[in-house]
Amino acid sequence: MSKTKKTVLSDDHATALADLFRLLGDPTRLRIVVSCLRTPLAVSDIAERLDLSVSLVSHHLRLLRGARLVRGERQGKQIYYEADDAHVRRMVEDMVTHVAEH
Amino acid sequence: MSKTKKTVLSDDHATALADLFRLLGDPTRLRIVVSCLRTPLAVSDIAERLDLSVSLVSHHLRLLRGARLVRGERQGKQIYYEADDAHVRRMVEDMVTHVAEH
DNA sequence: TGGACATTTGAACAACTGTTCAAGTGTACG
DNA sequence: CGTACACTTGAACAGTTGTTCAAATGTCCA
Repeated sequence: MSKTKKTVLSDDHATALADLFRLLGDPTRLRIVVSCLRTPLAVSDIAERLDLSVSLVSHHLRLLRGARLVRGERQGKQIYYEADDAHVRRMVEDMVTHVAEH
Repeated sequence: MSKTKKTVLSDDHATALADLFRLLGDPTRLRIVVSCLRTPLAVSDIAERLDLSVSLVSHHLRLLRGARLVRGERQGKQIYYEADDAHVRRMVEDMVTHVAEH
């Protein structure tokens, strides 16, 4: 443990963190994440809610899945997506409410 | 106040928030922000610390300034940059430590 | 099986972004 | 003044990214 919090980023951590930020840095993708933050939602539901093509939503979900920001679970014909863990959920919610307050 | 926290993003808020995320979504830019998170740093100092050209750092700082993520103050020939407010500082620090713990 | 529904995938395209290099401002000091 | 230092700016380029469309995969049920 260092006595002074240095907040220095290793290159690896910098790129890892930047990857996260970049994924949330697209309005469409961000809205997709937020839309399934509290309740699991099927792909077509997300598409309808946000007025996007199913294909586009799926493309974005693949990226979000790759970064473990969301997780999908098949239920019959549909696949329900939700924020991957409590941490992601809180992290995004914090940022959202922060901007909302501003 | 709504009884149930809906966490629904208006389009405006979505784009505003996404803009923030996107700016932090580049490794170089993220390292620049982090480097002047606690202590004001001159452009050339940042460049040297991170092994980047002064020009590149300046370009990134312009974007960060535009989003009020950092603020610069002239002191003689040099301009010292630092995170714009306590909120930005805490927000970025939270994310950094979060990824560091993972 | 066959057809309807839900989602994924790949190719293709325009639009955007990070970086470099050279030239431009601004400030201090002899 | 003129030179040196600190920073900014603009043009240009390669590489990346979001979106669309059409075709493919997967799942259920009559």
